This record gives sequence, C-alpha cells and structure tokens, in this order.
Amino acid sequence: MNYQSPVVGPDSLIRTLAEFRFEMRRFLHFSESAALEAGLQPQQHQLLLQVAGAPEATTVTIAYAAERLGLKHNSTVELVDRSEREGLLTRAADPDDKRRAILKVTQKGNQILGRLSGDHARELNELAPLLLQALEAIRMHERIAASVEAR
Amino acid sequence: MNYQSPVVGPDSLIRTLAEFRFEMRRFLHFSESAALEAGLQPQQHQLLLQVAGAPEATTVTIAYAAERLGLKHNSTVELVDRSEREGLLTRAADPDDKRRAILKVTQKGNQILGRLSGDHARELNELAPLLLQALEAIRMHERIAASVEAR
DNA sequence: ATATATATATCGTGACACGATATATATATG
DNA sequence: CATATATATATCGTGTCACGATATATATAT
Repeated sequence: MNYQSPVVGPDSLIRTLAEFRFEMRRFLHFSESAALEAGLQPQQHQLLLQVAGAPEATTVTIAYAAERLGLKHNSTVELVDRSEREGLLTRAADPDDKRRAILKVTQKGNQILGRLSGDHARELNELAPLLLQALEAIRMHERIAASVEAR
Repeated sequence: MNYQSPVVGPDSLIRTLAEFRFEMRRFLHFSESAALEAGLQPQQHQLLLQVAGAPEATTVTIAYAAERLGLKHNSTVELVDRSEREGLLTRAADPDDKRRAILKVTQKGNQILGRLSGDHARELNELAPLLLQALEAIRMHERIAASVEAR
C-alpha cells in the first residue's frame, strides 16, 4: 500500500490552499476570457460590474469604484478614462460636490454586462461545489489549529 | 416607504455578482499584502504554493506550474527565473526526460510559505461566510433562470 | 532516419498599476 | 471672512509582468 497523505497537518493545509487558489484562478480565467470575447478588458468588466452593481442609495464616484476594485484612485481614473473613451460608461461632475465625478454605465455597457453576468452565474454555479469543498477543508484545518492553540 | 430592490431579476444578479467579486478582491488584497510583507511578490507566493502543494505523485515541472497558475509557459519560466534567483526554489533537469525542469521549494521558501499559509487559513476562515453567502445567492439566481429557461 | 511533437528558454512589446505630484473644490478654524 | 487643511480627481513618469513570436533541445512516431 502506498503512503497516504495525512488529512491534517501543515502539508495538507498547503495542498488544500493550493487547490482553493487553483479553483479560484480557473474562475478568474473564465471571467477574463469571457470579458475579452465580449470586447472588454477584464478590468473594464469589473469596473462596469461594480458601477452597475452598487446599492441604489450609493453615489458611484471614482473613489467608490477604487475601493470596490481594490485599486488606487489614480489607477481607477485611468481605467475610467479608457472605459469612457470606449463608450462603456459616462463621467459627470456631481452638482452637489463639484470635486466628484459620478459614474454611470451606458446602454452599450449594460448590454455587454448583462450578457456576461448570465454567463458568470452559470459558470459559478458549476464551480461552486469545488470552491465550497476547498473552503470547508480550510475551515476544518483552522478549527483544529485554533483548538491546538488553545491548549 | 422607499423603493425596495427586488430579490430576483437581472439587477439583483448584478448586485450579487458585484458583491461576490468584491469579497474575492478583498481576499486577494489580503493575500497580496501578506506575501509582500513576507518578502515575496504575490505571484512568487502562488508559485511556491502550487509547487509545494502538488499531490505526492505529481512531477512538478514548468508546464505543471503554468497550468496551476493559469499562465503561459514563458511567463512561468520568467517567474521561476526570478524565484530561483532569490533562493525560493530550485530547478533541476529531469533525468527521465531532459527537456523537463523539476521544481522544488527550498527550505527558505518553505518557511515563508508555511507562515503565509497559516495567515491565509485564518483569513479565509473569517471571509468564508460572506463568500458562501454570495455564492448561495448566485446559485439561487441560476436555479430560477434555469427554470424560466425550461418553460 | 527523418519528421513531428513536446518542454523549456529568449526577446521585444504593451498594458496597467503605482508613487509622486498637481489642481480644484469643500470644510474647518482662528 | 480669510486662510489652512482636507478631500476628490487628474497627470505623468516608471517598473513589473504577462504575452506573442521565435528558438533550441530532447523525445517520440512513422
């Protein structure tokens, strides 16, 4: 009988994390490919998603988008520049605070985003079990580590 | 009473996807910061993770790493170049097939990776509920969409 | 024996995220 | 109310890195 890798321990945690990241990359790869096929740079897709997907009450500014995308303000400005140039969204000065730029997705942007979102829902639905499985395995490791810690 | 956003429909799917991606970025941001603080470029961390986290039986080559990281071969070669130069892993010709390079994480690499893995397990454990919640919401959308489709 | 396939490596290019800095507007404080 | 400070966005130069195109070495097929 072959050596059986342990279910718990530092090595198996690393294997579990590796599996989780691999699944995550697979999803990201799907997402990037889908965006490119739809004529968007992956980051443009993410920008549209966060602008269109903001809660009703939220004022969608550059700063808001930057926070949601995990980017610095200046990187977001550039991303918005490119996206505006391609007619995916509009930027208008906020009348209440003229420093701020309010972002809105155009009809063109919305059409592309809608199609992409359906594709993503389907893909996530397929990938979900593997992601959940990996997450569950990690949580088990963490529970054990915490109980060892507590001794 | 204010307008209440619908629980289902294209807009709420987009909001749900936006939330999911936001949580995912948060995790990625944590991961990247942790890697940098540990003295690794984020991609070097991912490389070490996939090399160290490969199943026992697997021969870990450039091609294997490329597939696990979702990169092209040449990008992976460059990533390995940098990592090898910094003493994080070694590259040795496979005696069975001299075209292939076998990758191994060094002790130095393993130490850093071990520390990072513990941090990641803890963080994922905290983020898991939000990720699961978002995934579950997406699956619900998809179930509804599929049933509408089937009419 | 030679053609084809596979694995890795090299090189030039481009996208993009960032730090540093600038500008405009808003808010706080004496 | 004047000025200092904070906030929001914009500009510019720089470096990293992933990629396509291409090259080289070794393995496999015919």
